Amino acid sequence: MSKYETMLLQTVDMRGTVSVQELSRILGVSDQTIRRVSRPLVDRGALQKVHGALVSTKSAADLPYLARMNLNRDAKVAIAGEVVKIIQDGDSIAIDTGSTSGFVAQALRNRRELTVVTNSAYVASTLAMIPGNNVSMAGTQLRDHDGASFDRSAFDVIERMQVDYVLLSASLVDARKGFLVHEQCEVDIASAMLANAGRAIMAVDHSKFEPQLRKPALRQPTLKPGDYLVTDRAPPADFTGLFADLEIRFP
Amino acid sequence: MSKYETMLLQTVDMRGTVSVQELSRILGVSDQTIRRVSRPLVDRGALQKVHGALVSTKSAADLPYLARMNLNRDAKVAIAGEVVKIIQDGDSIAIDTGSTSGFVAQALRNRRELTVVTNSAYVASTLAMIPGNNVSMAGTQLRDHDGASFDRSAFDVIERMQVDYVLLSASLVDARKGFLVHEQCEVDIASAMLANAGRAIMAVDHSKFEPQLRKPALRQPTLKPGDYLVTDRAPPADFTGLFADLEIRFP
DNA sequence: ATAGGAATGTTGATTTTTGTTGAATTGGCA
DNA sequence: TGCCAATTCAACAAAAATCAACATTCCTAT
Repeated sequence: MSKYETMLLQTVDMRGTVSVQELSRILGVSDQTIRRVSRPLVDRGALQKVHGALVSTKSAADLPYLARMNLNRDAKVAIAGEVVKIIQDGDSIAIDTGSTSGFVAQALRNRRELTVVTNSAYVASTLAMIPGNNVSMAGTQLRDHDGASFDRSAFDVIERMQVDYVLLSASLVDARKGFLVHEQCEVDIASAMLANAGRAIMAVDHSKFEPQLRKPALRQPTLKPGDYLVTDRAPPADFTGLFADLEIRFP
Repeated sequence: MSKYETMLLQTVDMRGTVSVQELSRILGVSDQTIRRVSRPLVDRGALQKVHGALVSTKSAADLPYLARMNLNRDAKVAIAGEVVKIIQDGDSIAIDTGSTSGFVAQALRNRRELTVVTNSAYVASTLAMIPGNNVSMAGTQLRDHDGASFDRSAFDVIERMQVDYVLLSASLVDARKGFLVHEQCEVDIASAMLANAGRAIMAVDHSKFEPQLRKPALRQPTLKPGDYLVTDRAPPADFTGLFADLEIRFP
């Protein structure tokens, strides 16, 4: 019936809500066509319609975890787009927890035959339902605010897998101390993933370069030369020393 | 018959969707030929056709699980509403995989302090992010079409937990044979959950009472007297014998 | 070499999709 | 409330894609 369906759904699910106007620009068709294409989708419940815009039914908006996902949404969408350029069909990747990782998982639904290991239930369920993917959930008991696991079995699973890439994130980037997070368990998981991966991809949006109220104090494991740093705009000048060995990517 | 078939399939699967025009340029034949070659492929389901283009059936576009969630949506929402009336804040519950379970998980986000064990990554991630819940994901390797796990560690986790309720589902209800599903592993998980739970809640929408194209053959474990049967409308008369010992709930 | 059959290209009629226009509806605001 | 701007809808025209029929080419067995 329509070839724009997939792209439309994808865009709306990714961004949560997007106006008809914007959609018509993105897909390069008239607004009337957007309405025509979206009507059957709305009828069968795949989308919701409000005056002037379409909103996703996939609860992207109302998951508490995704409250944070609405923070700096555009930046994270941009980062996800860059990360997807690095990952190819058939690659294997370990993904840590975090809101940026959630977006990357969404974007990775365009890739096929991925092998994924993650300790985030959200990332796992997002990618597990793509036909052809092979997804392993690391861990059993899930932390309540973000649905991630850090128990013993999580490490067992991660240490069994050998992957091409590992996607890591951080809560703050300090020009001297490097990539920082709040909890030791997050560092431990990152270390375990890093030990069993080829190249690392550190994904941080520009807000992580600025000072924050609640200061994280724990240092992520240091990256190897040649690892990626993906962000949404050029990092401030005083960080160039820290990133000397890294391959920096931004739109 | 088909010297282009493999090349055509390969191209389409690789790119997800490609127009007839482009295909004819790539293979160096006329657009008419593309249509002729692709028709048998479409007929036997190796490809999908939309106006102007061919799309891969392996496409990330149609998520089988989420697609099923839009089937009989109203019935499943109604059932979820009934199930939520049974479960109280603070209860513990085991939840199996299946589209109805997905809706129940959505509805259970209104309850607090739940203890949940499930082998479905979707259910786990839905409920894990509610503050105060305690969610355990049973299993590691996730089945690709619905993100559920049936491996050894899934049973280990389920057998460790003692819960008040277990939510089960079925693919078909037969007046003589009872509740049927397609796969043995689903029966095994249901049995394990049932063995460690107080009361069972069997959730099936009315469409499961009607004959189906693809007939499941495996019998779910028999329920105990006093277990719940939740559905969206009164079941047909010839099932009353089967449900004699059960407490039946519908809106 | 050549006739027969299968595969491919070409043409024109038909169908589907898309863009545009103008009227009707909706939402927000004074 | 009544007005304005934005959005939606219906109808038509234009463009693109599809189909069926026929012409052409390619291959192979005789």
